[in-house]
Amino acid sequence: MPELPEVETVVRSLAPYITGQTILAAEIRLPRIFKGASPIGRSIRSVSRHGKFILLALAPTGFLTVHLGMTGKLRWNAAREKHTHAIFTLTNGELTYTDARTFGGMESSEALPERVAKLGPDALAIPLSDFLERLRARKDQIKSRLLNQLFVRGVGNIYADEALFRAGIHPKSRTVSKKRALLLHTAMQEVLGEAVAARGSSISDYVDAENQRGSFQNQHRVYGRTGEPCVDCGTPIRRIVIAQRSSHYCPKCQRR
DNA sequence: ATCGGTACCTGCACGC
DNA sequence: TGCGTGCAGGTACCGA
Repeated sequence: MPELPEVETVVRSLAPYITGQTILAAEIRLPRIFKGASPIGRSIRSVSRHGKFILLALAPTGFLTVHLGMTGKLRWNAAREKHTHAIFTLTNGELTYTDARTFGGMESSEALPERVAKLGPDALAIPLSDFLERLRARKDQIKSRLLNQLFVRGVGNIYADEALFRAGIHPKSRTVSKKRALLLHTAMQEVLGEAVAARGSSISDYVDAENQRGSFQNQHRVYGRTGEPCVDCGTPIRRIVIAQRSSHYCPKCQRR
């Protein structure tokens, strides 16, 4: 479910509710989604996003690192549901974690986990020069590269397809001209920025901390539009599989 | 050391 | 009505 724009929206909608509050109790109903020591007694110093990870910085020390996987929801004062796996009682309300597929989870630790700390630069912040350099350093299919969080962090399946369409790049391309690389950097940051402004894409599960859906799914140009006409040329959008994920593209606008 | 493939899990839409 | 199949915003881990 959640890529950079969705995670950013959760962080922004959650922060005002929980910043400064103390964790008074923690009920972990499904133990395998929680790793590390109990955060009870710590207070929440800040809420931020690191790629697709949500970081709750704790006081006096430590982090609660949350990943939403495909269907995770981190909500404020939400009703308990079938797949609500963790409930944190804070000073002034409840923080709940609900996740049907349990691909997500959370980890409490003193330092930021290494697997999170080592991710590439944030997709919204990476400067052009860094992007071009990192693009040149790899030679897998460009779609796979965008999905690789060690390359840049934050891009997932929807926004990879949307950025490649806007840049006119075939998802299987392994090398990209300088001109296309520049376009891709711009396209990636523009589409992510527009999606943040629209509070993310809600296809089935995604909601923010206040249980509100996003609206960017109404602005997708290729993702989920297999067989529908390209918005630029009318050619039917094609679906292929890359890295075991669906890829949607226009065969006329995105040549190899 | 990069890669490409597989595993992890539940729910839903679809065809028969 | 039920059953089998394929698909879904993601990451971790394996062997080549």
